[in-house]
Formats: sequence, C-alpha cells, structure tokens
Amino acid sequence: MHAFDILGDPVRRRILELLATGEHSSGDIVVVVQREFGITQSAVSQQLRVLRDAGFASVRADGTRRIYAVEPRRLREVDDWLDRFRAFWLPKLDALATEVARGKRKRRHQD
Amino acid sequence: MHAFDILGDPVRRRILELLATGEHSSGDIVVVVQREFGITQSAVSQQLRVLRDAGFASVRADGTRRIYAVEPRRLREVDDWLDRFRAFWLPKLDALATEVARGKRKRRHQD
DNA sequence: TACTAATATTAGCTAATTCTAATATTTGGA
DNA sequence: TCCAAATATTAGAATTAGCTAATATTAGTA
Repeated sequence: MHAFDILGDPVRRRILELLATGEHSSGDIVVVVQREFGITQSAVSQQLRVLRDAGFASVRADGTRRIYAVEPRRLREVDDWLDRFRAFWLPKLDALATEVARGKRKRRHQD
Repeated sequence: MHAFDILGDPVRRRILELLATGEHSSGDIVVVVQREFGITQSAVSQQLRVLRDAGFASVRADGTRRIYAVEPRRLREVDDWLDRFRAFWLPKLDALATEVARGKRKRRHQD
C-alpha cells in the first residue's frame, strides 16, 4: 500500500503526530484519539494495525500494554516523493544548501 | 480538504508527477494516465478538477486546450507536516545544515 | 484458578470515492 | 454559420474504507 494511502486518514495522521513526540501505549493513544474524534477503542486499534501492517509504526509488549513507536522508513518515502516539487519553493539552492542536501540524499540511499 | 486526502489517489499523484516536470495540457495528461491506468478521459478530467479545487494545480486556456501547472502551496503543507519526523532520519543537523534549514523555514512563513 | 485490565479481532453496515457512459460546453477553422 | 476537436460535467453504479458492537486474547494478580 502506498504511503499516501495510509496518510490519507486523519486518525492515522493524528496517531503518527503523537508518536512523533515519542513512544505511547495503545491506551494513551486511544484516550487522545477518542477525545478528538469520538470513535471507539476498536476503531483506534484497527487504525494502529493499519499503521503496523504498513510499516509506519512498530510495537513492543510491556506487560499487558502495547507500546507503539514511529517507524520512519515509510515517512521518508513521502519526503523523497516531495523532492520533485522542492524546486518550486526552493528556487535555487545556494552552494551551502546544495552541499547539505546532497549529504542528506547520500545518507538516505545508504540504509 | 486535507492535502493528504488529495494525495491518497494514485491517478492524482501521477498527474502531479507529470506537472512537476512542467506544464501540460489536459490532453497530454489524459494520454499518459489512460495508458498507465486504463481509465476514461472523463475520469482524468474529474481528477484534474479535484486537483484544481484543492489548490494543487492551476489552469489557463490556450485556445481549446487547458494548460495545467502545479501549484506548490499545498505540497509545502505536506513538507511542513513532515518536519516533526525529520529528527528520525536527520538525527542531528550540523551547524551548516541548521543554518540552511532555518533559512528555508523563514522563507516559508514569509509568503 | 478465577478475575480484571489492556488490547486485538471479526462481522456486518454505511458513507464516501472513483469510475463509466452519456452529454454539454467552448473554441477555432472551413 | 456549421463542424470538429478538446475538455468538462452529470447521473448513477460499484467498490472500498472506516466505523460500531460484540467477542476474543493475553498478561498480571488475588
């Protein structure tokens, strides 16, 4: 499934925003999402599964809790896709910026 | 409509990829998309409308042709959203990179 | 072992999205 | 003015995604 298909859902985006700030248990995520979207625990759990299956998040067990963490790989795909548009808002990169951008690109293809 | 909702469709993404390389007429876009996705002219035209309405593309008339161009504003929204995850793949920016990134951010909020 | 807390799964409904087919609109040229 | 080319629009059908309600699973604890 394409990265953008996953990010098309507002609940999933919100979950990823939470995970961007650090690890969170399923329960913590449910509380926040439930408050903001008014959906059930089941619905949140289903969205967590979508994020896991699509490689946007990983889980580890901590007793009966599931601790979720963001998995950046798929988000970098989005960042890469945007490359082709960056020329529109970064009209001409100066030498310094080019150097940095090149270093970033190189790193990206290493792993 | 959120930027990611628009980018969730593969046909729309493909159209934007074409527009990233420069302006194209509706007909040109139809030819490419039709070849790759096997959908009708009508379907492509409808997707072009979605892109227009959502502010991802602009049109100008050239005789009976409609010339489409990418409108970068909405794509920058996506880029901005990704900021919160960049720390995951750019663990620590050096002074040079920070300077460049800061300049970029400043420019972004100006217009 | 029995119970509770935390989380996941399944089935089925609903609403939204995207498509096709048909038709309308607009422009330029004979 | 009439026609053809290019493109857009509309209505309706089909698919799909995301939800609820109910239930299952798993781990810790008395």
